[in-house]
Amino acid sequence: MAANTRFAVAIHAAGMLAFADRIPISSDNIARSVNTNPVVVRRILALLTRHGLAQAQKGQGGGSLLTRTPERITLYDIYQAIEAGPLFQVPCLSEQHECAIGRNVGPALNKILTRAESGLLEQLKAVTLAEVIQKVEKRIKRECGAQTSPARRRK
Amino acid sequence: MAANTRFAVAIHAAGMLAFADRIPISSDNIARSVNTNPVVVRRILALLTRHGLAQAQKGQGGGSLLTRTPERITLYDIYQAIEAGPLFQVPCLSEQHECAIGRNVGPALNKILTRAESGLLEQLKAVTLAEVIQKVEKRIKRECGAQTSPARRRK
DNA sequence: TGGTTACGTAACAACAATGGTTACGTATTC
DNA sequence: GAATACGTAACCATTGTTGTTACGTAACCA
Repeated sequence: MAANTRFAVAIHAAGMLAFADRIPISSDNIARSVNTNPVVVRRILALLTRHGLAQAQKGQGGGSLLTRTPERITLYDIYQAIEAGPLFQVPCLSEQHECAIGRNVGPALNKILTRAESGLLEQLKAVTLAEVIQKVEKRIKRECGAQTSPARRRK
Repeated sequence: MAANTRFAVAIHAAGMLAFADRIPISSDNIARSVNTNPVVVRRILALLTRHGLAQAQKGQGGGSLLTRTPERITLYDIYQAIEAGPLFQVPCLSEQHECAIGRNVGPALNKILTRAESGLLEQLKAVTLAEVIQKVEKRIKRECGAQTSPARRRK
């Protein structure tokens, strides 16, 4: 692993919580599923908790729960909890910059890039956690089918 | 400066080339406008050149030119030239992973995240470089007006 | 021809973000 | 009281970005 996997891990974790449906899942459990370290998962779950998407219980049988039904959580909610700043940043120039273009590109670009980013956010708002786990469930069913019945596609 | 400013710098640079309209602009010139180092600009211009958006001329009076009119260059073209991989990455799990969810979340998420990213790309495709410099030009004109006439808004 | 300009890159330092790991205090359950 | 699990801090390794210096090469000009 190396890159921007935090968002994917967060969705994965939230998905598992949704799957479990009200029984707490430990960070250890999730970490094994994502194939990473429990602390990495806890760091991400802590963000979800801080943003009111999840809550944690300590002690034996403890773990994390979602605070809402997966139908009422969108990928946008998770994204906001995980990612801090704007996607793109405009280099900051003083307003007394000598170059007229340099002075004025910044604000104009900011507007444009913000709009572009909102294109992403709209897509994220359109997908609920419930839809994500539905897709995963379908995949699991297909996987089981593939094991018992003769392969249909793919070679 | 610190973060993801490469895309903004690339748009800024391409915008200046578009402004100049067929007369070459040096990396030094652009660097002064963006308030950064010429090498940083050359690195980014080299990417634009490699992707066929710009071309460079050495020697005195040299610099970079756009290869197309700004009406035929979108922010998507620039984005593709600058940013390499996908925005989000899904942690790679083996297909023999013990957890059924772990095995199947990856592919499902990949699809979903790719679609989300395409929301961003669509927005970028919708904006041409010509539109960007139009906005900047408007700002410059407004700036001049603000200097000569009494301030209207803002305090 | 020689000097100047400007690109294209390599090399290196500084810095931030991410991921992996160990460790520890605290709360909860049995 | 022992075991479990969270929430964090601390540290290291890795990676990506920015800023710089430096150097080879190409083009232009006098």
